[in-house]
Amino acid sequence: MRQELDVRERLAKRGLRVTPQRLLVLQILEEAEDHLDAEAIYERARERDPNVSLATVYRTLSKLKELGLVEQRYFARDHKREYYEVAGRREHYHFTCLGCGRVIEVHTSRIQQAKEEISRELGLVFTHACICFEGYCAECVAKQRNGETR
Amino acid sequence: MRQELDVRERLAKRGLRVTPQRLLVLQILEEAEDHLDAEAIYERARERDPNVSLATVYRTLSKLKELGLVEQRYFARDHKREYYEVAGRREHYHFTCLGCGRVIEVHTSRIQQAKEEISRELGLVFTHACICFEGYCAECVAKQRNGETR
DNA sequence: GCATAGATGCGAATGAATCGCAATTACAGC
DNA sequence: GCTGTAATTGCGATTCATTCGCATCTATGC
Repeated sequence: MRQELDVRERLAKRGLRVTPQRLLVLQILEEAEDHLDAEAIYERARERDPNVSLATVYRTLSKLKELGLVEQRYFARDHKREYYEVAGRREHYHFTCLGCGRVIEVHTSRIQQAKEEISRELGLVFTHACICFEGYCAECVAKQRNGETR
Repeated sequence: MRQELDVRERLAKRGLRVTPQRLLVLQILEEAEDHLDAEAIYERARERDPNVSLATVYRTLSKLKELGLVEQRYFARDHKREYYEVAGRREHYHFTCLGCGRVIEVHTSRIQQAKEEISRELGLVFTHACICFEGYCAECVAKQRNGETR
C-alpha cells in the first residue's frame, strides 16, 4: 500500500483529518484490479465497516481527488457514471468493448503529443484531458465474424 | 441548410416520420455557432413553436444521433451534461477554458493516429471516442500572470 | 379520406451525485 | 490523558439531467 505517511502528510497539509473511512476507501482502490464506481467502493467498504455511508464515500473520493491521490474517469459505456483509480500509474487510456463490456487499458504517446502541439500552436495550457474509447475487442470482433459467415 | 431530402430519406429508411419538431431541432443545430445542450435547444425551439416539449427535444436528439445527423459531446467543464452539434464537420476536439468557460475547437491528427496504432497492435475496432480537454486559454493564462506579478 | 404505426406533450419517475444538519470524532494544545 | 473545537460522518432529503408511461395527435401509405 502507498505509504500511509504520505497520505497523512497530504491530508494534514490542508487541515484534513486522517479518518478510518478515508484510509478504507484508499485501500479499496489500491487493492482493486478493475475500475470502481462509488457504489462498488461503497459495497466493498461496508464489508469491512458496515457503518460507512455512501455520502462519505463520495465525499472521500472528492477529497482524495483534490489531493491528487485518486483520479476520476468516465467510460464511454456509461458516461454519466464516475469511476475511480489510484493516481500516479503509467499514462494510459481506456477502451470499453461494446460486446463484452470489458475495459481495456491502452497506451499511446500520441495524446501527449497532441497536447504539446496544440499547446505550442494556440498557447493553451492543459490541466486535464478526458479520453475514452469505445468499440469491439479482438475476441468480440472474431465472434461477430463467425456469426456472420455461419 | 443540409438538404432536407437527405434528412427525409434517412428518416424514411427506418420508418421514421418527418415531423416539424425534428426539422426544427435540426435547423437550430445547424444555425448554432456554439454547442448547445438539450435545454438550450429547447429554449430556442419554443421561440418558434411554443408547444414543443423538452421530452421531444431529447427524443429527437437521440434519433438524429442514431441516424448520424448529429453528434453528442461531453465537455470537461460539465461532464454530466450532453451537448450536441451537427455531424460531418471536419475532425476536431474540444478544449474548455476553466478561466472564461469558452470552448475552443482544436485540430490534430494525433488522435486518429493513436486509434490506428492501437487498432493494429491490439486488434481493437474503434467505433467511438470521447475526447475533451480542459485548461486555460492563452488570454486567461496572460491574465493570471499579470495578476501574480502585480 | 382512412387506418395505423409512429410521435408528441405532459407529468411522473429515475438514478447518480450532492446537501443540510445533528451527532461524532480526530487531533492540537494543555 | 483530558478537553475544546473544527472537521467529519451518517442519515435522509434534494437536486438535476435525462428518460418513461400513457393518452392524444398526426405523418404517411393505401
